[in-house]
Amino acid sequence: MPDEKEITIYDIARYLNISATTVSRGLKDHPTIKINTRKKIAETAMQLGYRSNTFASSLRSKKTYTLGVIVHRLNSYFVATVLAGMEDAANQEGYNLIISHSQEKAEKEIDNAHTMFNKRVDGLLVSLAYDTENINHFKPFFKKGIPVIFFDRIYEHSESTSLVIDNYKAAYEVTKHLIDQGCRRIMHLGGNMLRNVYCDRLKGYKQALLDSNISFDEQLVHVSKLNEEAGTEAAKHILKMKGKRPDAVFSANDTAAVFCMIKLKEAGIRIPDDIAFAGFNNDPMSKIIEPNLTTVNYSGYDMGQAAVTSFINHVNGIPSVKKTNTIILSSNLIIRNSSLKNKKLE
Amino acid sequence: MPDEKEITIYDIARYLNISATTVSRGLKDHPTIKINTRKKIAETAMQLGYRSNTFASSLRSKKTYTLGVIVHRLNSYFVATVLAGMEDAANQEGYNLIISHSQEKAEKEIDNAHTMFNKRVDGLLVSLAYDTENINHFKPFFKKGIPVIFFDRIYEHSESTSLVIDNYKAAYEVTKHLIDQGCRRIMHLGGNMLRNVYCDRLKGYKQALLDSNISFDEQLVHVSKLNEEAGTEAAKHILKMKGKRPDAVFSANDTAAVFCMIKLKEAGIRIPDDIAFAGFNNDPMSKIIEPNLTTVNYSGYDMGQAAVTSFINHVNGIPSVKKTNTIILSSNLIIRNSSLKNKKLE
DNA sequence: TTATAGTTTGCAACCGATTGAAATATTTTC
DNA sequence: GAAAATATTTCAATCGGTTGCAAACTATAA
Repeated sequence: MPDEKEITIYDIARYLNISATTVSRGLKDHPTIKINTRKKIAETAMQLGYRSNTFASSLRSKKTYTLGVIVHRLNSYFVATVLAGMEDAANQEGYNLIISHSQEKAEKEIDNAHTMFNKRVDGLLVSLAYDTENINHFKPFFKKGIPVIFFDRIYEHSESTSLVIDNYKAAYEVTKHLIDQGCRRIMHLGGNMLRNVYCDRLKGYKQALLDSNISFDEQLVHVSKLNEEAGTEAAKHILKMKGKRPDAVFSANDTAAVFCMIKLKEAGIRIPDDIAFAGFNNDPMSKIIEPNLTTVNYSGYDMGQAAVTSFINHVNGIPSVKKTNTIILSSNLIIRNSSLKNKKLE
Repeated sequence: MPDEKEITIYDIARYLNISATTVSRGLKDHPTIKINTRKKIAETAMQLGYRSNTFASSLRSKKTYTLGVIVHRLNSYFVATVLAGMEDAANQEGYNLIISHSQEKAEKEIDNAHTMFNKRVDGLLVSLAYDTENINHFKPFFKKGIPVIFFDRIYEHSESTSLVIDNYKAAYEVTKHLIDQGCRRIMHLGGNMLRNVYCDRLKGYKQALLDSNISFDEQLVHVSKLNEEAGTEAAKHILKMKGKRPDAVFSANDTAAVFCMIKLKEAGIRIPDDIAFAGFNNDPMSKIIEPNLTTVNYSGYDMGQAAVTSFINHVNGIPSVKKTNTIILSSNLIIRNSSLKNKKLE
């Protein structure tokens, strides 16, 4: 096991015949150190192959330069994109990420939160699990003044910043679009109403119906986990309701929409002629399913970047940010053939 | 900013009127500490709300309980699955992951490796970027005896363990299957031949042709980045080669296969009748495209878990493992309608 | 030339856990 | 009951930066 010994600031100090204090300050460009001295220190550090010991540093300074991230899933395109955005932004600021996933389970999320707390992350970025009911597990963070930032699946809370899109408005537009296509019996596949994303999407859906004088039918709302099975289940359900089938389905995510479409197509239902479809998220699969799925697009990458930036601003104590509690990112409706009853796209 | 002071082992020691040394040892169940004492220490720690300071611990013990992970992309289903497997395995062993992505660029990979080195990870898990040419950037790890484990996109190296599937065999089987379906002009969409996965898949393809007395045609091999654009490009290329078009396409990943199919379908080409298709990876999109894509399935989750396990074994110095340099995981061919020229699946 | 202010640098304590060696306590043995 | 063996606990140094305050040095002013 080849092992050269590590170079420390003391080695640099000895080499230059100065004190370790000066080296320490010099290495971080402390203004009281003469520029010339700093230069010499930097050169020597480079030459000797010095690398800073984060642990010694964190121990004393109580900053870890680490951000904890808790996501509801890892194997989701959207989440992966968010993480990519976070990674880039964090790296740029000299922060590292510790990523964990709750697998959509509140229980695991609580575990993860504890771990993050013990790892003494400088901040926490969270997208809530499917069935998280409260945020008691984040209280230790609030108590210690560690910023907790929610993204996408948020929890309104006075002590933390949130990043979302306007789910209400987006869902309203989707529904309005379906109505404009002539649909009147629009089914909605929703998720747990504890989650803002699903709750707001349902609200937007309802309001759009209301505004078009279409009465809301409880029977047309299906709440599920919005995964592959749920999509297939929904299709089976639709196939059973002979006679008064919906003429459109608005799913709160693309996965459920796509698998519902697949099952319905197998049964000979024509999309969009018999039933129009719209999803949410602009997952890559929405461009593969036939007909291509109308959906709501929003950038995970931007959201990830914004979450980290928001944290940084918080740490730097930018005043305007302290007041900003919720940041709303933009989204846009992408209309594809799954919902175009009349003229189709080429 | 509410701030209770942290509890340290000294607080516990004072509380119980024993030495900090005993507390330190007691907390990690050191056998020389009386069981009864250990119990008291644990209780007090709990009661006072003690949490261990990783930094002090790492500083002294020189172990960080952190694994660095460098992946080529984050927004890929396969990679996400690998990360999920790693996360679970690592957590179970008390390790944390620091994840970074090279975005398929060697340059970024080098950066990431430096960062990981400076973060003093206990081990490094790597899937190489598309265009990485050498592994000089991992030399500092080898020098220090820090285990570097390659997975999927590996680099044969005496000092590191690798985890792969038998790409050669899998590709051989795919090609054999296409040949069995009556295909004779099989096009291959491949990636950078520096990467074992693409190189081995090409080899398997070639050997299968050879074994069936089909002469290898250089013209039928297309090397690209295997992304969406590459798939579309490949389709355009095929459409241009009138007269002697291939009767099958074997793509080294599903993404290129799927987008190639989409473009060809637009042009009226029937799949599999005119051109049969097979991909690689069993990405979710392979089950959505019509006809469903024949592909090679292998578990990213298992690979992630195995990578971490392999690291742990290495650290624990299990002898059998030290000799094992390459671990081969299983894969299986999934036949779907994109390649079935005769009878179709229901 | 001396006082005064401004620059630079160094001293020494400190962050909190770990560790080998030594000290003390408890048991066992004869 | 004393010596020997074993079990437990403690001492004190250490890991490598960071930081408040004092010291030393320079430059400017009087």
